[in-house]
Amino acid sequence: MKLSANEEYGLRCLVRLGYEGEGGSLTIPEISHAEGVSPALAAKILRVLRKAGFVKAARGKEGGYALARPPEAIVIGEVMEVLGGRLFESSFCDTHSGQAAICTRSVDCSVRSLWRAVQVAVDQVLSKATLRDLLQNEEEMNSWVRAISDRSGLRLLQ
Amino acid sequence: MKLSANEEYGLRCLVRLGYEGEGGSLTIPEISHAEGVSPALAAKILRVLRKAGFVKAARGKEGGYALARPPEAIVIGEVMEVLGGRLFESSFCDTHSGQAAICTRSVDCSVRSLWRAVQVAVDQVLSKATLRDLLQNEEEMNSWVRAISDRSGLRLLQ
DNA sequence: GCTAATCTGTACTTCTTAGTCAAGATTACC
DNA sequence: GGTAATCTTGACTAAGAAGTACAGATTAGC
Ligand code: FES
Ligand code: FES
Repeated sequence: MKLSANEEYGLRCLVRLGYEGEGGSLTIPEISHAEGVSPALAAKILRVLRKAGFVKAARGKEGGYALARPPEAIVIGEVMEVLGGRLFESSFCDTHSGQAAICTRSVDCSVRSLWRAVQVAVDQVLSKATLRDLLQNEEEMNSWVRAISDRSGLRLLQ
Repeated sequence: MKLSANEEYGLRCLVRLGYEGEGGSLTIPEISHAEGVSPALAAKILRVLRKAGFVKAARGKEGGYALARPPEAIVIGEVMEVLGGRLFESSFCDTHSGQAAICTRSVDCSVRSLWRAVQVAVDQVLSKATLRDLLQNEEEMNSWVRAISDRSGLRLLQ
């Protein structure tokens, strides 16, 4: 249960593109330099984001990457799912059952119930955040988190 | 951001030991068979749980594993941290900064603020759950989740 | 002491994720 | 058309996680 490199770098590349504003674009070398990631890796990750429809690419000279939609239409939860999958995939209990065909408690499993609860807790945050929210500075982002906390009853700032 | 095999199997082994009740114990082959995991892998994972102080082992004939403390004193959040680390480790922003020594926005990073919020959301669930809760059946566990939901304002059952 | 059942530790193989590389395709500009 | 800047693709290598194997140490019972 760790954040993956794909998730971290992918989201940062997306935020970087968001900074460019409507109509703005950046090349791979520019993104690479801005985020301190190698050009090859940036290219690999941007490709994933492109195939998922979050960014669009222009080839050739004067080419580059740009957001495919306005920042407020890019939900972070969806981005994270593309970059690193879900915490508790629906297939999880099938693939992690060891040698048995399925978890030996699968008809009545309290562990599964817990995983679901954790997944929902994560979704509560990520499905409410859009790229627009991440384009603010850290202090404003903290305010956003505080607002979500109040609305949902969660205390997300410890 | 996926559950790891260590987390899944480790927690299941712990639950299985919990079923044995006070003073009960199980051998590696017994746990292995009950959970459908190979004996070698069960041994490897139980070793981690032992070093972290959640279970204790007795060697020799008549040996086996048992819980080191009562189930209500075993917090799932602590178990998960041992088995799979934290979602957003404190060192994360240092180790995932690419070639730069640090995230280029590290003095003011909205992404970091989001990761923290997700981490707290997860902790809200996992720090409230103990092994005792997981020894119930799935329906009772769902009630537990519902109770946590009401108390915290979260809606964890969708 | 001997044996059989058990945990312990380390090394090994296999699979997935992270990251790199190079050749190819596309486009703006001259 | 030529050139240089750009994205595209697949293959490659490196590192980490998942899973296996086996020799060693410990203990109960005889
Ligand atoms: S059914 Fe998935 S852990 Fe039991
Ligand atoms: S400081 Fe960690 S993502 Fe920016």
